[in-house]
Amino acid sequence: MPELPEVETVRRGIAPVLEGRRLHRVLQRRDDLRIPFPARFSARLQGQQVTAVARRAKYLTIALDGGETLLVHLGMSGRFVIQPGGAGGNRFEAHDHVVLDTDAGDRLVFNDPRRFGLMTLVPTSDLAAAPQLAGLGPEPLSDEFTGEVLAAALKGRKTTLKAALLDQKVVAGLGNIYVSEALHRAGLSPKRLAGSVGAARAHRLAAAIRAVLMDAVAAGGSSLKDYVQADGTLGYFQHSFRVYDRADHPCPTKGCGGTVRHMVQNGRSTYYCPRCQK
DNA sequence: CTTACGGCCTGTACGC
DNA sequence: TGCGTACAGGCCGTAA
Repeated sequence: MPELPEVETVRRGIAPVLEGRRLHRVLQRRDDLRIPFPARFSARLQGQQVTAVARRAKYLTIALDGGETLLVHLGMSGRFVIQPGGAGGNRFEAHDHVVLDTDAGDRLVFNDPRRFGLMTLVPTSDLAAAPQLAGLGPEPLSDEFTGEVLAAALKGRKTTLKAALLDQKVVAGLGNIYVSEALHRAGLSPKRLAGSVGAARAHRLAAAIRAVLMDAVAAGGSSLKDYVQADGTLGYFQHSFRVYDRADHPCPTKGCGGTVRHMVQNGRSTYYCPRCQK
């Protein structure tokens, strides 16, 4: 599920359950996800009060009053399920890996079949220096992300524009879906050399990235197979895809008349309109 | 430094 | 029905 809009949607869903609450009991049901859990993981969480639930790129950052921050990545298939009042008892589903019970009696279950996600603990004082966060590019919905900044990040790059936008050092939070969507909105070809994007195109592209992410966040993200929101409701941005997973459909650009095509770049699907994306 | 690729995992959809 | 294959929203280590 998770690109920036889906992670932001998860953040908004779990924040009311966690913020200000104390973690009354923490259950860790296996030794690792993509990486091992840190030493004494559940003990370090237990008894801590959650001071803030924030997001950086596709990471959730759950700050605790003892000075550590729980860093969570959802990988490809990670999700949080809220069980109000601890509904569920001692019964768990397959791939329920971590269980957080709050002092309000609510339960948050982290479930991740593919285990590409991760959970670790980092010092809150050096959060930005955490290895997972240190190299990330600008937040696309922040004021720091401008056409000038994007142009500078793309300058001199020899790879395709599609591959460059998937690089989290260029801009943080885009994934395979929203890169295709943003490039279509900007009228730029995914095959274009990243370094060929100058000031004017970078300005257009930055605006398109912001717009598609804001629209998707407003829709609660995209739900393909899984549901995204922790309360089980569905995001609906998938109904607004202009090109992603829409091969052979008419291009939605007004007056274009082209047809959406599928291709594979660096082993990943790209969808685009050869007619209006140059 | 940059870039491309394989691997990590499980679930699902599809063709035979 | 069963079985094999390909593919899926991400990221990292390695090699060139």
